[in-house]
Amino acid sequence: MQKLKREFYDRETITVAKDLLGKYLIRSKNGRQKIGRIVEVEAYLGPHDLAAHSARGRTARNEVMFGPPGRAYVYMIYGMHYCMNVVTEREGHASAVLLRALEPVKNVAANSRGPALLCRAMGIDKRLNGCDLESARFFIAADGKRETIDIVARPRIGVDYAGVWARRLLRFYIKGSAYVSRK
DNA sequence: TGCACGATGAAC
DNA sequence: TTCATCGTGCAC
Repeated sequence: MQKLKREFYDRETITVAKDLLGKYLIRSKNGRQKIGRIVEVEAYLGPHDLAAHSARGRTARNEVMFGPPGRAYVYMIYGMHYCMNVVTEREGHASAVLLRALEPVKNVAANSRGPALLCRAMGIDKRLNGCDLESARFFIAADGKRETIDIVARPRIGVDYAGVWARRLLRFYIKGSAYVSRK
């Protein structure tokens, strides 16, 4: 396993989103290492993307999105769930990739299909907001295999309010995976 | 200080 | 299709 470095995240958001498929989200908690394979993501391109949180300007909540790449942007949604993003591109660009589903690999609850279930399964909450993903206990890694992954592109989920941006094909998942949240 | 609403999930 | 549940953002 090779931990992804800052340069991985400091690239065009759609590229990073697709490249995150097949990578491993790793989180150490209570002395146990949890590992899940990323099988579904969504790209949020920046303030011009009306579905992105950064489209409404910089606020206390989305502050991390405006920071440097390679950090976790974790926020609470609907008063009871957490969602996790990875910040991409140069500082100030305010883009990110939402992690939507994992294939359980080690010490991960069976159901991690969906952004909130993913966070629950990995023990991710607001305390990890802003956490550098090059840290020892929370990071993303590649397994070094050079397999080709077939990628399916679909509209993002739950952003119907975003007009034409709701129809853009910015949700990506591994073709044939049984662990995606929706086909 | 009040209030409408959400990048969801589960139940019905 | 409905609802639980509360932090955020913005209107008064």
